[in-house]
This record gives sequence, structure tokens and C-alpha cells, in this order.
Amino acid sequence: MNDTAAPSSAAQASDAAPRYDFATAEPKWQQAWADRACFRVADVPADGKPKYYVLEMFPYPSGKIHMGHVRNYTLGDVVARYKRARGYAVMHPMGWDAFGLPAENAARERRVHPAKWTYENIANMRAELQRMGLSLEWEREFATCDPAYYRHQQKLFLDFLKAGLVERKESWVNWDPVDGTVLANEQVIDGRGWRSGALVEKKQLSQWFLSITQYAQELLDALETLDRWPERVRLMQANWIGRSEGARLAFRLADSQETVEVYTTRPDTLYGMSFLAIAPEHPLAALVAARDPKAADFVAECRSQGTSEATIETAEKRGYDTGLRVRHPFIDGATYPVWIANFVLMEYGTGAIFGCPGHDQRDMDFARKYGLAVTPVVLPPGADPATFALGKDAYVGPGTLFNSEFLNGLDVDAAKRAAIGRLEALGVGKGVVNWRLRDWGVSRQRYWGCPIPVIHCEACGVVPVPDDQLPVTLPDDVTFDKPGNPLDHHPTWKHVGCPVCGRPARRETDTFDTFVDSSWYFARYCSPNADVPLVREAVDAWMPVDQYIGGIEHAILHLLYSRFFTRAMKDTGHIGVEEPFAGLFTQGMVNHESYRAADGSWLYPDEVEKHADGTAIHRETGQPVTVGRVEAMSKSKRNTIDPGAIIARYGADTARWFILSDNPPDRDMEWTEAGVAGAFRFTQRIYRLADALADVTREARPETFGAAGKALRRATHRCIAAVTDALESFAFNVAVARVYELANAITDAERARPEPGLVWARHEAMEAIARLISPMMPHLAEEVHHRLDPGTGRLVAELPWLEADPALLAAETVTVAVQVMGKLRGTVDVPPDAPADTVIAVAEADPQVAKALEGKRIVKRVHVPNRVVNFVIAG
RNA sequence: GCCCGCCUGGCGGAAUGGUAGACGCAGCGGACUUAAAAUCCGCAGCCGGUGACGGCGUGGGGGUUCAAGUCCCCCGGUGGGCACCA
Repeated sequence: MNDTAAPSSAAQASDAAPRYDFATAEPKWQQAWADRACFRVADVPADGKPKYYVLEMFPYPSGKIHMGHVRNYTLGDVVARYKRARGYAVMHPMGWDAFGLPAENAARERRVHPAKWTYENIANMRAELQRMGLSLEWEREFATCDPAYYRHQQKLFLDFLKAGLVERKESWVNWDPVDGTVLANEQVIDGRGWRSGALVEKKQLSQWFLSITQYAQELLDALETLDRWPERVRLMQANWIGRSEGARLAFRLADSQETVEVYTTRPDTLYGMSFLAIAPEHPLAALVAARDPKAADFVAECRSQGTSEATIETAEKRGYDTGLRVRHPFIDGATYPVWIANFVLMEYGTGAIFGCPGHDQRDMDFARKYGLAVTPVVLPPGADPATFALGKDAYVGPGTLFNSEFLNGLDVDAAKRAAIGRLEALGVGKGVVNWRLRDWGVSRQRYWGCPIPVIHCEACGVVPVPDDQLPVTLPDDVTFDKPGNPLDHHPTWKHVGCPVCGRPARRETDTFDTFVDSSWYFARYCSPNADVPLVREAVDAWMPVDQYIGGIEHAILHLLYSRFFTRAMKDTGHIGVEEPFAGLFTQGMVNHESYRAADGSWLYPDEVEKHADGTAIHRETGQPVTVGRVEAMSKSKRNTIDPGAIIARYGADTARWFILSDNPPDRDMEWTEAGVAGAFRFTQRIYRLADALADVTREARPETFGAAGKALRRATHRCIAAVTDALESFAFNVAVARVYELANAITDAERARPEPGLVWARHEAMEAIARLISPMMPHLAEEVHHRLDPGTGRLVAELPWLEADPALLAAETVTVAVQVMGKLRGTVDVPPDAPADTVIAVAEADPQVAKALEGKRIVKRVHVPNRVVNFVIAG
């Protein structure tokens, strides 16, 4: 770290200047809040206050908090403290998203049990969060890995199962043959397992799915009601849900009664068909492969093809002609070849398409490669049907149908309707809505997760664990020395009697995707200790979350799953609400410069000494250091800043203030040493300003004020109004700027010639500062308030928000800009709301303006009250 | 490829269509100090001018308007989401 900062240890220098000793003050005020239970609320609020539920995305207990957490929880705390002061009953809970793979990795690498590792991390991170002075209600804390939490999750799952919201079905997964485990897409890097490095295979497994697709339309439609969500998040969700309208139709094979079903959004182009293509995983492909070794080879090759982005981007469209042919639904006697094609996805639509090269670019690429027919059927506006031809590019624009029998002359939309009508009349197809959204596979072959509460019995099939046998708890005695799922290896755990017939049966050894844990925790906070999953009265009283805050990286999955889960909980009678988050705010990342030594190795910020000219050297060796890009903090690039160290050195308030002041909270910010040091200086300045008044007897409020007193009072009340506005609109950086302005105004007042009432006005301004900074720097706020006004016994945390005096918001004079032809030529000071004639006369008389108007003919005088006068001149 | 943001001094940024650059950071000059740190005062968009002042200026080009950073159109740059989605 740089030397510019004042370390706390030097705080009590010999100098007489008063210094704010945050190291003593912060724990003191934290204790005071706890002692007075300032942040407690009832499960069902009964004190008549309106409710406000503030929630930040709960952390994964990785071991230490990082700057992203500091930003996230500071933003939430500003909202919570502000809303509390505005008279709301504020629920602001905290907990732990405690299941997950890192705990298992720790177990493998360090031979520590995942539970021990997790709970130690939680203890450590809880202490770190507490040092931040967050107004959290710790009484509601829970960890999702606690059976007291996940037993209720198991109950919810069983209720969903009963309600038909759960399915067990085969699905393709990424299989790591060395580790013997399923991998998430993110764990597949360049087609290889991230741990084993083995080539990943696609494999079919029977898995549990939550039927989120049942809610696709609802989840899409309700996005429009989420008017306090960022537009882009709603767009991302809409794209993810991916509604498309088209037709589903069956093609009959030429030499049998079998059919192949196809989904298309372009039924209008059916007369332009030249082939039919099926996915390599399509059942028909398997049939063909069974008797055709070459087809089998092709299918196998496709299967081993990587799923990484690079592979897909460069992958050539390739196919294999099966020799089968299908009949056209409209043209008697016409048949088309059936190909297996690597670009057809089994997961979307029906896993089969009809190829119309003229009006689909992929089909065109494929047709050109394999010499298949290209028949244009949509004529672009103005084109000549006699000469219109296609080269390498398909035509996908609007136009009129031709070469298409009964569709000829129709535009694309009309032709779609007509084609669907004919398909339906023939009984071979129908108009359908198709979704990109797929059901949510929740099975994970892992130990450190919530066990899926079912039992497999050979006689009875899949049997839900009876309610009175919940929870199904994880065994403690597991080993991680073998690859695969420790639950599966456990000698006894999975062997149980069937709850129905009593015969030996097998427990499900898969656990839930951790996204399940986080899809209902926000509701559980409303009644965290209940012996049912959710106390409906409490949930309905507190939900939805009024302000949810977290990273944009959760814009899709977590938020969509939570929206689905909430609906499912409603439909199973647990709660009465259907949208979990009424307001959403997505924060930006915290970035930092990165540094590289001469040998290319990354250096930590405190190993580097930066110079004013922008160069830097390695402290230890004196060698020059390359100052790299400002980028997301990451361990690998060593550009991380430990919040614990910052708080120890500067205090929590300084860290909070800097993180709020730097820029708007939805943008990425850069953490800089100079910025923190600046924030620290400001905390000291506030303290000094307060200290200057601490021993001054508070005057009685005078009847009238002098010029300096009036100016300060106006500044104070303008600041109250401006900070309030800024906090309401999440413009925390602007709120900070307004507080700086008031501090500057107090400094001006300190220097002004003494006048009656000025000290009173200074007290008023200083108290306003304490109250206005309280959501952002709560400890300093208490300290200042306490020094100004000892003896009232009230904490700032218990006091209502300040109201600006409207009389003081109105200025005594307003400065009106005077323009000539829209160009600024001067300003004039006039009384507020002065009549237009007066203002224009004063403006015209202004020497600068008069000069600009000299010899010109004024054709128009625009007057905007209290703002501007504009003279429009002829010529 | 499709969809969506963003672009303002050296930097972060501010600005209900109405005085662009608030506030902070960095910088420069000064006071205090034996010196430094801390603190305080002052300067500061760019160009020209000793100065009064003038010209230019919110990625580029056009438009609407008395008036555009702000609204509309086109272009460029940049960041992100989705992506063989039929």
C-alpha cells in the first residue's frame, strides 16, 4: 500500500488536532445497536408501520469476504438504514448459501470435512460482516447446509412432486469418465474435465427435473409487471425463456407409416423444402445407425465433438444421408432425403428440422455443401420472379410467396397462417408455441448438497420419503479418496427399507443443485425457526422483497429459478405471493489495477510502490513493475484487496464511504488507494468540524439570522432535500457529493465573522451531517451526534429522517441565464418568480447582453421562469 | 449472427430540454513547520489574449427546437447477454 494513507496506529500523534478513533468507536456503536435491538422486527409486523424487506444476495462461505461483498452489503445497508429512518419496519436478514463444490474440493485437498470447513468459514465471515457495522438482524441467520433448513426444502420438493411439478427423465449430461462424475457446463474446459483433464463424454442419465417450462408463459408475461427491475435483466430473462411461434408437423417416411416430427417457425416456406435433417441423438438416427455402420460412425463422431464455444463457432456443417426419404405434406408423390446433421439440436424443438435452403442460412450452407436443391419461395419486394435467384446467401427478409401453389401471392405472415391452416386440416400438424427454456435438471452426483428425498424400490418404483422420516440427512462419515459421489460409496447410507413394501430398497444418492437452496431462502427468512417450511402469515406479510441487491451474473438463473419456485410454493399452498422480488438492483464489480514483475509474475498491490508519474517498482527488489489493466479482482492476478485489512487500517465507515462515493453503484468501480485515503480524510474532517462545536454551548434558537447564518441554513436544508432525493434514486455517489458541499458550507461558516445565531446554524448543519451520513457511515454518524448532543440518550439509528424546511429551500434571489440565440451572454440575479417583463428588462440592460444585442432586431423573447431568458434576433 | 447497454476535463463522475464539468481524486501555487506528515487557503475544460474578453467544446455526421450532453436518424468505438434455437 502507498504511504499517502494515514495508518490508524499513528492516529494519536502528539499533535493537538482531534482525531476520530474509529477503532474504539466502531465496536462501541455496534454494541449499542445490538443492546438496543435496533434492527429487530417481528415475524408478522404489528406496530402499524409499513413493511420494507431489504435483501442482498446471501454469500457463499468461501472463507473471507471480498470487496464485492463489501459493496453489495454496503448498498443494502444504506437502503435498510434509510428506510428504517423513514418509518418503515425493515427486515434485513443475512445467511449462508452453504452447500457447494468448494467444500468438497477442500475436503479432497486438505482432508477436512466439508461441514467443518464450511462452518469455520461462516464463523470467520460473520465476524468480518459484523465489523462492517451492517444493520442486519442476525437473529434470522441460517445456513442452507443445516438440516434444520434443508429438511424443509425436502418437504417442498415432495409437495412439488405431488403437485406434478417434478419429473424424472433421461437427459444428456457431461460425463467425466475419469472422475466418474457429471460436470456442469462451466466445468468443461475445451471439451475436458476441469479436474481430471479427461475428454468429456455425453451420456444419458435418469435425473430429476423441476417443471419450470409449465410456467414459461407466466414467467414471461409477469416480467412486464416488474417495473422496478433493470430493463436489461428483464430482456435477458425474456431471451432466455425464448418464446417462438411456429408449427409442429409430422413427415411420413416414404416406405412406411412411421413419421418424423419437425418444429419450424417458417411453415410458409414448406414448398422450398429440399431435405429433412435430424439430430445425431434423435431416436431415428439410432435406428439407422443400428443397421448402417457408417451412420453409427458419424453419430459417434458428433457425440465426441466438444461443446465449447470455439468448437461450435468453427464447426463445419456436416451430415450423413440416411437413404431414407419423407413425403411432403402438401405435394403428392414428392419425397425428400433424410440426413443426420451435426447442427441439429436434440434439445430444441423436436430434434428434427425440414431444410429450406432458400430462406435459412444454415440450411443454405448445408445444401451448398452437399449439392441439395435450392428453391426460393419468398420473393423480396420489387424483385422479378422470372429472374430472382439465390447465391450463397439465404433470403430471410419479408416478401411475397411464389413457387408455392396455394400460398402464392400471400405475404410471409399470411402464408404462415394459411400453411398452418392446411396442416391442421390435413391432420398432420398444428400451430404451436415453442420455448427455448428447458426444464430445470436438479440432480447432482455430489455429497455436499441437500439429499433428494426419494427411495428407489424394485417393486414399488420411485417412492417419496414419508414426511415423518424427514429430514434425510447427510452421513458424516464419508471419504473423498475415490472419484465419484461419496454418498454412493458409503457402505450403509443408501440401503433402506422401502417405505411402502418394507423390502430392501436404495436411497437416491443424488443431491440438489445448489440453486435450489437459494430459490426460497428469501421466504424462509420470514419465519426462520418455524417447524414448517414457511409460515404463510409471515411470508405474506413480508414478501415480496422490496429491494433485492446483487451481481448481474445472477440476472438469469438464480432470479428465474426463484421466480419459478415462488410460483410453485404458491401453487402448493405454502404462500400467497408469486413474485419474490419487487425491486431489483444489480451492482457493478469492484476492479483494481494489476501488476506484473519483470519476470512476468503477478504482484499483490502492497508489494508495489507506485510513483506520481505512474511508474511503479517492486518494493522488495526495486525492479520496475508493469502496471496492467484495471480489471476484476481475482486471486490468479493477485489484484485483490482484503476488506479485513482495509477495515483494520481505515475503519468500516471509510471503506463504506469510498465504495459509495466513487461512482454510480450499478457500474463497475475501481478500488484505488488514493480514493480510500481521501474517504478517510473526510471522516477526520467531519470529526474535526463536530469537535469544533462539541464544547460550544448550544445557543437558543434566535428569531433572525445574519447573512452567514441564513446561507448556512439554506445550504443545510438544500442538502437534506438533495441527499434524500439521491438516496431514493440509488444515486449514492451524488448523496456523497451533496454531503461534501454541506461540509464546505460549514467550513465557510466557521470562517465567517461571528454573528448572532451563526453557532446555532452550525449546530443545525452539523447535526444534519450526522443524520444524513448515517445510512452510509453509521458509526461516525453516532459519534458526531453523540458529541454534539450528549445526554438525549437517543441513537441516530433510532431517530427519524430529517425533513427539509420548504421555506429555506426557496432562494432569496435566483440567477437567470441570459442567452442571445441560445448562446450564453450573461446572467442576472432577480427575485424568484419575478414577472417575465421585469426579468427581460433586467436582462436586456445587462452590459454584456446589451453589447451582444447592439444593432440587432429582437424578434422573440423567450422567458423560462427562474431559469433562462433567450433573445432571438433577426437575420 | 441476434438482442441490449455505454461513450462528458488528466481520472471517477454531476447536470427535471434551460449557466456543461457539481463533488471527489490526481495536479499546480501558497500558508503553517527547522523539515516532513497532517491541516488550511487559492488555481484549474481546451485554444488565443498580460488582461477585460473572445472562440471552441459532452465519440463523428445530420435533424427537431428560441434552446440539445439530454429528443430523433445515420455512422464509429467499446462493454455485456444469447447463440448452429430451425
